[in-house]
Amino acid sequence: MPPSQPNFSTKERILGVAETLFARHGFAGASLRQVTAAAKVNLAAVNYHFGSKESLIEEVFRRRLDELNRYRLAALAAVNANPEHVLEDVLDAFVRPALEQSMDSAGGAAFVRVLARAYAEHDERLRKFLSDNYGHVLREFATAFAHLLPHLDKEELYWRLDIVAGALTYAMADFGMIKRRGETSEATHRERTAEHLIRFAAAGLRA
Amino acid sequence: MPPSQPNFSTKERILGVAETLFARHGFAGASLRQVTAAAKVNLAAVNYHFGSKESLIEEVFRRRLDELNRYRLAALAAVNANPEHVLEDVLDAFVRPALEQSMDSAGGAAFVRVLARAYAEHDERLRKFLSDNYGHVLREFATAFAHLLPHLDKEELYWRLDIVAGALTYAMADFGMIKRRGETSEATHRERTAEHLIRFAAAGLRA
DNA sequence: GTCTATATAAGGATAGAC
DNA sequence: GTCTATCCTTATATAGAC
Repeated sequence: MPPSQPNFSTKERILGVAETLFARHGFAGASLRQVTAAAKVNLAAVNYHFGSKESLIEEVFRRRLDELNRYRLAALAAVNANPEHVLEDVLDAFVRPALEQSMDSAGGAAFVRVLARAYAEHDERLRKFLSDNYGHVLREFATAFAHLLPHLDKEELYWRLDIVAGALTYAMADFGMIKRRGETSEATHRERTAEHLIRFAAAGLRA
Repeated sequence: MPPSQPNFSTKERILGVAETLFARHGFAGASLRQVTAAAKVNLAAVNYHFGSKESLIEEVFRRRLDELNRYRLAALAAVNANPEHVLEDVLDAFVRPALEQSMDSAGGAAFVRVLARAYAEHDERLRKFLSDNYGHVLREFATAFAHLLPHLDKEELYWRLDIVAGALTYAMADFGMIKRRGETSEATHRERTAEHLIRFAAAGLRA
């Protein structure tokens, strides 16, 4: 731990700034020069610590997704343990961890927008990286949804889940940029948002 | 017209190729060199015909959005003329023209993906361009939705519409890349897709 | 309108001193 | 680990011949 509070390690500062700039300008749109300038580190630091821009991007994802998916899987396990769980519970296990992360830290809000970009960009390498490292999470959720929506055939289910995941991610990303009213606390606000999104998604899946 | 385009003007070829590459790699990710190489025209042609990359991007939007929004407004006017219209009718006026355009031409499918990128990218200049030129269309739709959803206050309504528009655009973009089953005709396929999306969105809006 | 050639800037990445 | 300096590539844009 550094002696004075604001002094994060160079590596951490780069990751934080990269997250913000990738959210704002995209992966191709944000340059390493912008990143290092904003992080107040030397240009060469990125290559020293990460090797390449590509690896830096992956590290930005890894830093948050490891934690996010751990929470998501834990929440899903808890839901599955309850034999009377319903669709809304599974959606809750998907949405709530993301909302919590996005509101707990300043960077969390930026990261959800980065995640939304990853959905929109159909970049091959990025999708492969995410699928290789975190595909099992989505598959576990898909299984849970399949049990609750037996009237949908496999193709239809996957198509809808893709839309729902995209819509939820888009919504959460957009949401992070909306200022809440002063009177409601963050926790209350998050609660109401989660409810809205879950009802919205459940209605779409059941339709 | 067959897919081979022997005698398209240079300008048209650039627009078509740019649309495809912007869909695939994003606005920052696709370079003018890639565009001109794929269009088999000289690098200088872009600046001659469009002046700058920025203007080329705007032209890519203009070429399709003028037509798309004309159809959307016409469809909405027809819906409004029917005093017994329901939520699904308004959604239909929004979704169907986009689906038709995306299936009528090869470029149309790419354009819907370009549109989805514009939603995901929160680029200031691009949003301003779209808002300045096509904002009135979304406002007319918002008015129509407001009449049908009187239980939602203004803030809540706008938030939901934003999500719905984003989700629908994302879905249509993704959808253009899914191969349909051989046995169903394009028209049938489009019909079923429109129904799904509309029910999905209506359920989310009413929830 | 289309070409070649080039100006000028910005990009990612590395070498080597400290 | 961090710096300066630099290489090499790619980028957008323009000038001027044809």
